[in-house]
Amino acid sequence: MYKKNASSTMQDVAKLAGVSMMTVSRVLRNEVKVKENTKKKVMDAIKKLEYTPNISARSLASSKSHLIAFLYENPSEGYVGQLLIGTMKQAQVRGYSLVLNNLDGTVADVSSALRELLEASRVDGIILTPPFSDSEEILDMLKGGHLPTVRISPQRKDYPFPFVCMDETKAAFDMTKYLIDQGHTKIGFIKGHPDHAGSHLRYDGFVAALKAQGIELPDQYIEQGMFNYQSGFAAAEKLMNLKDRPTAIFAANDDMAAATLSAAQKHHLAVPEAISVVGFDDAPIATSIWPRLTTVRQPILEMAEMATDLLVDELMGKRDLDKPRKNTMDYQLAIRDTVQSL
Amino acid sequence: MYKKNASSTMQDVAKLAGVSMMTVSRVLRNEVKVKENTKKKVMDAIKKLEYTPNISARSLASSKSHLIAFLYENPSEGYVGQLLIGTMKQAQVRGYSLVLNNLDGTVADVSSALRELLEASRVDGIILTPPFSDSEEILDMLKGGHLPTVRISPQRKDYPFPFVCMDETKAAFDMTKYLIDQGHTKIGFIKGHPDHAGSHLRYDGFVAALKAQGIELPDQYIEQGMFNYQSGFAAAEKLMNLKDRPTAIFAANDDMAAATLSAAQKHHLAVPEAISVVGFDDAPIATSIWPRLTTVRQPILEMAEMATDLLVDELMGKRDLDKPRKNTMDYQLAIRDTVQSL
DNA sequence: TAGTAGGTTACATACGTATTCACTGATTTA
DNA sequence: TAAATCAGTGAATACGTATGTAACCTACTA
Repeated sequence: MYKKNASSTMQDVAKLAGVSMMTVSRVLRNEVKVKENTKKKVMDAIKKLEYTPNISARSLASSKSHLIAFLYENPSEGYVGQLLIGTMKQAQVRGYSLVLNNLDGTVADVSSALRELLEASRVDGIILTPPFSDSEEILDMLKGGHLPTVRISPQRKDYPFPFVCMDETKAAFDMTKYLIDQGHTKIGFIKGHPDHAGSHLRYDGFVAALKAQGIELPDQYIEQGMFNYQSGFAAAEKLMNLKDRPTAIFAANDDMAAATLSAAQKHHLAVPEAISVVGFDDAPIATSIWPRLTTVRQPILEMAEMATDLLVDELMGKRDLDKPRKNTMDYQLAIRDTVQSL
Repeated sequence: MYKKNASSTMQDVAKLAGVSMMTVSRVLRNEVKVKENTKKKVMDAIKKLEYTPNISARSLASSKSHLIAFLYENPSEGYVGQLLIGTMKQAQVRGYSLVLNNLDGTVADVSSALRELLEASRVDGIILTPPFSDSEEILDMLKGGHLPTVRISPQRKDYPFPFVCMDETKAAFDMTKYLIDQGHTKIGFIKGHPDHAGSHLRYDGFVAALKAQGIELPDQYIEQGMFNYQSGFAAAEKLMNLKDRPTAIFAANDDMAAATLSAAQKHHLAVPEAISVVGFDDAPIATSIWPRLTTVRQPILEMAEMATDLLVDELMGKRDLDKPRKNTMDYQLAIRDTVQSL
């Protein structure tokens, strides 16, 4: 049976240990030197009293909330979900909590909505996920302030905020090259949400790879998607209804690739025998579906972790000069079961 | 450009409005009567100073954190995701924030892990989701304490905590009856995770419906799943490999039903022509896949909302006697495209 | 006119921690 | 040997809000 302890305070610990509150405080954050002997006495007292620091008091005194705002748009996307998991975990490790801010389409005025959220929750820092990583509206608003911010997968690198990203164009190039190497020349592409920088980067890589091999790309092989299942399904159907149907489809993310698999089923097209499909992200769905999706593995969890570290370092004034403030992570191709050699 | 205001305090507001802090405080929480005129002066001062209350100070003074712990096990499940969205939204409306606690399999000792979490974050109340809604370990621990708790979809109703649930047995009964009415008599069932009360309730409803119609249920028509995609896929394959294959499969949740669709595809079984499939929950995936899944619609968002309201009411001492502390919500069958009449 | 009840406001203190400043004794430096 | 540095510690105060207690005012009653 659990009883919220009649909360002993730092005062009590100090008294029991026979030292001052100052010393207790120092032991807790072990920043400055404290004699081993004293330290032990304090630790014992803490254990005996089951003392746990009062977060509110700590926040008030230090004027730090130990809260990080996590801005995202669409929680149902596998990508954002993974990002969230990684960030949450690392934030906890570093002693911070997350405030989740969903700024989706229902919000008319993004910047004023953000302003309200920030004022209400008094966060110490912000993590921006796509598409907000590149939202001029938000970036400009944040630029003049003194609220530490880090961005995940931004395209524009002319803002002063540190970031973590991946060479998405090169990854898309490599994946396209892989399809070509397997003998595909008729390759359809389902673009991502136009607000997301990644959509354009991935498309650019795709186009570049085709051009490098001298392969032509008919307009009707390009369909617009929105990064979600529904739009991917619709786009895939259009490609499949083409008279000169592509032999492979490159969807700009895994959710749309999964939808493409469903569409193939509806059209009685076996994957990969009748049509090959590849995605991007290596979100959980990639290995949940059948057949398992060939895709670009983004180290999403690691990116989230690093972004969190970057931010917390900045918050703690440990702007380590060894750690670059702009990081580009490695990717790899996850070759699985949805591509057929021709 | 956003600048964190050099934070004006209640003191400043009081001075500008020519009243005492006490009055400002009262205006803010408008519990007690304040003269209209005075109120207006205060509001004007607040607006002019862009005053926002300091949460830390408020928490410290009132010894309330305005935090609710949301305990869950598997965030990837569509069901929990929806629950989270609903809870988060309503918590925000009521002026509370959520602390997300994932107590998954990686934690050896659930109750001590919970104890630590509670001590560390000092939450005001707890929301329990399945399977924790029925965890004796957790319930017993909480029972003796004075930490308000509400449960979502519990089975055991002999604990003193208010809850929100649905008649899952009856819903499963109805869905099974529907399949029978469509002419199915050979119906396979994929059970859910045994730790979740819902698994058993749903199974019971299924069995009861068959028995009511005098339909026999061979042992090999029952497969154990774990509520996730992978387990659902494996279970579905076993059913499909049966010599006397069922004509319909009832999966205990939508994730497993979606997996069943994939498995059907792998086995070249058209849905619903060759085999019918139904799920339970009406999670987002139900309408994301093709064909759209026939399933039991649980009002997940509403349940989350109500649970949050129940908890907050208790926290604010508004234990409204009109509002029952035990709520059973309505469900309905979402008849879509995965069932064929025989 | 005095008394009274009820509505409205002011003062002062508590909440638990972080932190500035000052102090001691010990060790090193010139 | 005197001065300077330094590790280790303590006392006191600030942080911004909530709230108990007491005082105040208004209007109404007797």
